Amino acid sequence: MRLQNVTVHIPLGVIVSDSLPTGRTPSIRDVARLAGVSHQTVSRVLNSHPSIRESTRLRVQQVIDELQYRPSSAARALVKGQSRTIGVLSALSAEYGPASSIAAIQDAAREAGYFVNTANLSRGEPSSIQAAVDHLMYQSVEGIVVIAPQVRVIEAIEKLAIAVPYVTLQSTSGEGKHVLSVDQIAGARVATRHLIDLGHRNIYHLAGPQDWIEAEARMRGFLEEMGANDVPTTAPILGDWTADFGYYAGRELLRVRDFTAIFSSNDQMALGLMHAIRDAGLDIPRDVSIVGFDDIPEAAHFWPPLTTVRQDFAELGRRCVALLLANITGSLNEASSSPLIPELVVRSSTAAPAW
Amino acid sequence: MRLQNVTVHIPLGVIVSDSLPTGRTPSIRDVARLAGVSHQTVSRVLNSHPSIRESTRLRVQQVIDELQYRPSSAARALVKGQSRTIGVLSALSAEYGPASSIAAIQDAAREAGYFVNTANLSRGEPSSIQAAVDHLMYQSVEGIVVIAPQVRVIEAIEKLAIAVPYVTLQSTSGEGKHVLSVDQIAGARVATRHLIDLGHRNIYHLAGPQDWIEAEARMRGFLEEMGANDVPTTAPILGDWTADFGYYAGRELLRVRDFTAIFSSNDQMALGLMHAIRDAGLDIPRDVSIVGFDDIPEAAHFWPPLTTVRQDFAELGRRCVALLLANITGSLNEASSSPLIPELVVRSSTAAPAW
DNA sequence: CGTGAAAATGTGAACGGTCACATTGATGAA
DNA sequence: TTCATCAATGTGACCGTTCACATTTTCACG
Repeated sequence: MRLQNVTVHIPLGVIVSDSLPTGRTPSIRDVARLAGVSHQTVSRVLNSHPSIRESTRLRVQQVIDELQYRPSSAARALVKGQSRTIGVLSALSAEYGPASSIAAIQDAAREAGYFVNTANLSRGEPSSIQAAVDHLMYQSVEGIVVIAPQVRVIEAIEKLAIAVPYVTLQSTSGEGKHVLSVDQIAGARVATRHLIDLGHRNIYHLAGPQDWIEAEARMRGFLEEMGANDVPTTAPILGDWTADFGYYAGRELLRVRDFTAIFSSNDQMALGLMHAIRDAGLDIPRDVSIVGFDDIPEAAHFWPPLTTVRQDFAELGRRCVALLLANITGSLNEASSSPLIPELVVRSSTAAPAW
Repeated sequence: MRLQNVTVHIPLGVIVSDSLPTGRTPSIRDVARLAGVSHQTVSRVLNSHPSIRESTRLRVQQVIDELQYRPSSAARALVKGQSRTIGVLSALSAEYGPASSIAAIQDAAREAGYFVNTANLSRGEPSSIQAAVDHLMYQSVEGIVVIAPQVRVIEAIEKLAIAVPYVTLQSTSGEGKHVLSVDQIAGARVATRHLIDLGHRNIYHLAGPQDWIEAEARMRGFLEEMGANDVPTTAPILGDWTADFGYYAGRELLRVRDFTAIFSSNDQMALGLMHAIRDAGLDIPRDVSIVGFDDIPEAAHFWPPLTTVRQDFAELGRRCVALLLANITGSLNEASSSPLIPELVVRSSTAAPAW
């Protein structure tokens, strides 16, 4: 017994000094040699297999620490045939909403032991969608979160018949497999109803880009609520989500000035609107009431503080990951499919019309 | 010749029908068999090796398209010993500045054929830095961009003696290897100088969190410029970048009211500040002038439109990638090391003091 | 028409993990 | 005592690429 230990030990000494050529990162076999076990035992330690003697685990772990050994995720991915990576396809990723969701997605994914790879959809070129998806597929992601819910993108994705599960945002509560819903329609209806309740009858809607699903849903919610209350309305104006556009739209709108309230499809455009309205010498909310959508952190400090509809982007991101992972592992539980309901936050940009 | 073709063709037919068990994704050898070449030839086609006959390339490419074959990045990473992935370590990733930079980083990385993996630093717990770095290292990233330039984070990173190159942001133009500079000091000085030139002598500074390198640099720029013009000043207030804090700080500040101008370390806090000032019945810029920093897209539509210092976040992101890749490949050219100079954008939130 | 260099292609062994399947030694029931 | 069982560990193959090196084909030139 003792003799055996000695014979084992001497080769070990030799191995220590020359088994690790400088520069090469240690592999599982290097660890095995130094710990005097087989590579499989090391693998078992790494994966916390139950049948490992505590003393063995300790010895192996010590060598791992000494060598600063890290298992190669490439090798692991290769043999397991899975990358433990999910992809995020996003547009407008500098905006508060998407950015918050992406951050939450990353946190949730990391917690579940997944990596996140992101591809941006730069300036909706038609080929860019294909390129972005290719980029993600090339990394062999196991699933994709589409955070750029434009009709065009969704269609392209469906057409591509991607080999992996994906999750996207939708207004209506769809089939529930690919679709994560925030009830944008309900949010828009609450906002619109708020204006109607205050007594407004001439209400405009500044919508988002036509092919954004969220924009379309909010527009629909607006029209539905107006219809339900028998309030006539004009065609919504189609914007591009930016404050700049809101300002521009506001200036155009003010040339007619037959309205007492505007419901903007997001907070940034609402900000631009308010800018234009003030520029025209009008007062908010006395002359015009404004409602936004999203409740970005700055909205409470706009002038006046903006009445808006709050969305829980972080929760959305978390749910995206939950739903996607359920899709990936095949364990699709229904719990996560209840749509998120946005909530109206009343501040000072809305009031009863003065006339 | 003809005979040979026939004998080759028949096995091919057989192979087609049963060589691809349903469900398994095709490998390079599947492609090779179907194209009647060796796997190495397919590899050469994939890597556009020069010594490939055009007819061969075409044949192989056709099979690739038919099979929708995609090379496994895991296998490639394994054999090449590199992942073609860079990591991004970020805090506050929902903010406009970081988010824009991250988006630019992703675009630039993708263009260079790299993947991007992001890890968020949630709520500066001490262990969270280690965890985030571990997460990235586990994916064997080839380099890291640190977009959360807090002293604490940088120190932790340096202490970890990470095995890969990393790039971070710094105020001063440092050694140039790890460091990418935006001349925050110059930006802050320009902003401060603007206020001094207008005639202000009682200027406060609302700074960012103490351990943020950018916050410290802007504070330094402020103090330097004040000193250079012999304007006495009080200690800056330390904020947390949010509009909420700006509002809070504004209310506190107004209890003394011995100032005519405030330089805020970012636009969000400036927004909160303006909110508080207006709440107190004061006018901007008549009673108080405000300067921000960053020039977020909304700043032009604040009330009043905010005078601020513009940073080119996208360019910053691109440079991050360029510098990091130079570090990775070892081809460190000096071209990219010239610091970015932020630019003052004068709008309506600043004017000469009324008294 | 032979020759040799260059172009085009093929062969087998890595890379670093995990998997399926041994093998060993200890324990307890028959 | 003996054998089945189980815990603990070892062995060799394999995942899908690329690399180094070998081999074949092509083609210009003497």
